[in-house]
Amino acid sequence: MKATIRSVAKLAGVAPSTVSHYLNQTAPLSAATAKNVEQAIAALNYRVNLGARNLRLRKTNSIGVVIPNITSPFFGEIAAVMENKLWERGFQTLLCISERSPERELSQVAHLVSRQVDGILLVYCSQKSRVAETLKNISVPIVFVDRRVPDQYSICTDNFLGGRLAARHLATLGHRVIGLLCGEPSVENVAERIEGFKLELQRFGLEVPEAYRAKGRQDLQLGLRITDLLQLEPRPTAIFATNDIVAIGAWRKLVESGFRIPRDISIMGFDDIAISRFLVPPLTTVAQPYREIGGKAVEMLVDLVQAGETATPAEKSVILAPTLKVRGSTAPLKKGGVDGKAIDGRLPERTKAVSPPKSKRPTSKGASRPLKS
Amino acid sequence: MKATIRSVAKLAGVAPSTVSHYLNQTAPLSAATAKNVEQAIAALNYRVNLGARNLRLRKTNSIGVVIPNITSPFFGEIAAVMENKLWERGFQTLLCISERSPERELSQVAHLVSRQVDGILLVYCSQKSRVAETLKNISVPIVFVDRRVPDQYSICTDNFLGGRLAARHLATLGHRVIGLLCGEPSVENVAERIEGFKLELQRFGLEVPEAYRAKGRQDLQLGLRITDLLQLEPRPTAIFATNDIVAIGAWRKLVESGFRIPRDISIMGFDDIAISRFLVPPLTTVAQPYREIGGKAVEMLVDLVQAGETATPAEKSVILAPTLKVRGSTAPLKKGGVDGKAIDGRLPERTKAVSPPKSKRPTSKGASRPLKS
DNA sequence: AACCACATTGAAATCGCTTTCATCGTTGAA
DNA sequence: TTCAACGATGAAAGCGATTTCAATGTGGTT
Repeated sequence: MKATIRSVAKLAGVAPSTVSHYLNQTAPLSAATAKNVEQAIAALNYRVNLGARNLRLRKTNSIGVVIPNITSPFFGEIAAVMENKLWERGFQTLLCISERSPERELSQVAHLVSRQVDGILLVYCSQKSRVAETLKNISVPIVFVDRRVPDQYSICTDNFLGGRLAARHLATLGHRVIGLLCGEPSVENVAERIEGFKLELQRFGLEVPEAYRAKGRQDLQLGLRITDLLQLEPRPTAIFATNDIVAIGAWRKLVESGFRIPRDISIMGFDDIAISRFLVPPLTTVAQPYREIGGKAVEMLVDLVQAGETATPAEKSVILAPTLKVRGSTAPLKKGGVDGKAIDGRLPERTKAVSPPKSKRPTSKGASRPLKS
Repeated sequence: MKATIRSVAKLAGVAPSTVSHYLNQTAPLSAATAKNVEQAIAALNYRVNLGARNLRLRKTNSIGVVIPNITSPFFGEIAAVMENKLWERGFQTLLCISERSPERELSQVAHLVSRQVDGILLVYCSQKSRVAETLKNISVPIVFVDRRVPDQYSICTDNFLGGRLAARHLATLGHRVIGLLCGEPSVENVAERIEGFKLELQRFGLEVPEAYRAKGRQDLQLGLRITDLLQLEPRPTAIFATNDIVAIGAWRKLVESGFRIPRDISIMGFDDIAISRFLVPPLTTVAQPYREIGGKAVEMLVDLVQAGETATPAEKSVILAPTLKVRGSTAPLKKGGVDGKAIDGRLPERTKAVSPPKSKRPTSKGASRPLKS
């Protein structure tokens, strides 16, 4: 039978309240009793029952974390940062993986509330509207992570800016025919990256025709779809993938097909996950401020929890700027291409696969010619 | 103010116990009262306070998971599998990341016990002895994951066998001069892989001299240390890294230095993490049965929790067999080398870096010549 | 009419802890 | 000597649930 505060008290010959006072230093004890209690605790190997304490205190010192998954490097990193920060601040992390299932996510949030968590860190996968609606009558403070939610506590990278940085980089290098590997646009973050990318491209008088975009769930598999883009005429000289994982998937096909990066084709990603630096050449990418995202989210939430009703911070929705990491996988376009006609149209020498551009040329004259300046 | 069972009872005009009966279907209610209660619950948006229930029931339906980190693909995968399985089984996961700190690990376990978790899944980073000792007087069921602990509930890959598989593969391909990139041997899993590797190699009359081993913490950085091995004479024709991450780190240096894999050098890893399949060529590796490890661990623990004192399963320590995944990064030795002399000693053509073998030849004559058959 | 069985409902104890506030010496000052 | 002040301790209430068991009402039997 587990030791309780009562059993300790009995052994020490004092009242339970005295033991409690000893534990919490909430009243001065004579040296003698203190010693007695101490010994009794040691003898029984007593540990306070936090469940009971929490019930009494109406505070659990625990925070629920709901996240689509933790195996993807990006989310994994975020989750790790948050757990660490929470532990430092004295909070226990209740981890919930939604596996991108809105139903599951919702029931997890409900469950966490039932468990009386002091707050919730949520990387939602549902539609924004739905989340907002169901969370309306929840009394627990919530901070949205990696999601932009106006008027709510939220913290997120400026994906739009990230998209622009990518576009500017590629355009500045002289690329005119650019392919896109993008996640589902229903994911807001992806949509914003694309949006930013397109917008900045326009400034250079460029665009990415529909045919030059491969869409799908953001994972390694999606990267493989790059083969579709490679068959296009003119062939893209640069690829922007909406995250690094996708870029790495594409990388594989590229190298297998005999392309040399960046000589034959430039490629860049988004996120800056750990392995990206370790590719050869290392992957150019738009880096998200992982630590800041996770760290700030926790701080925000903890402040919220500790503030109680009082003192609401000024800015609720924080947006962090990403940074461009120029590395080896992108290079200036060889012998400046003009007029939307790709030079160097031939496949690179050691090419194996990638069926050679069949006679079916795209009808659109100059599919990606510069827009009206 | 949050709704309690009492407030619901009052609104419904019944006693709290009746509401409880309604919630838990522990007594039959007349249709009328049931409806009343139901409406009151809906009206107040009442959700049971699991903290209070748990206190009363002396069961929290929560499991503590302590793991060195979740950002490494291997642990991340395991953690994800466990969380999923636990959620399915109705348990909340309390995640604790020890960050490879034994102190932290211990205090986390203690904390979890204080929180009255029903059980603990532990991937310990302390020394085995120390863990065993401090956990001796803990009353909560524990299952050790990815660690072999005789006489305790534990589940682990057969690392020794894994090492042997790797050695046999490389030896069979004809490699005679083999380099090792190994994690710290103080980590038992690593030690066992090495042990198995050495043993199997001996069967082929081979050995790996001390100079051909680079040691360090198992991460991307360690892989870079392969440069040390490349300067050896004779140069190794194959590399075994004790996990995939390390192999990938080495991969980078290798390719940067102009080596072609597997033409110029073979390399293999351990774990079979997701990206390994996506390298070009894909990485040969010894695959750990992730899902089985995580899944079985959860099942074992849940059984333990639910069995209570009764019925202890026969086998406490489960060992799972890894499988060899032969992929593209290993190949037969070109023109069989004999006598411990590496043929093809020259650097591959397009070599850039890797300072050429300076005149200082290793004194040991035939450092890795075949052992007595 | 008296009695009993059965179906509902609720009073009260309890889980393990915190916290208020009263109590009970002691002690120093008047 | 008396009293106020103080330091140390403990009795009891309460956090929000569950669960036992008694109480109540109903209807069917004899």
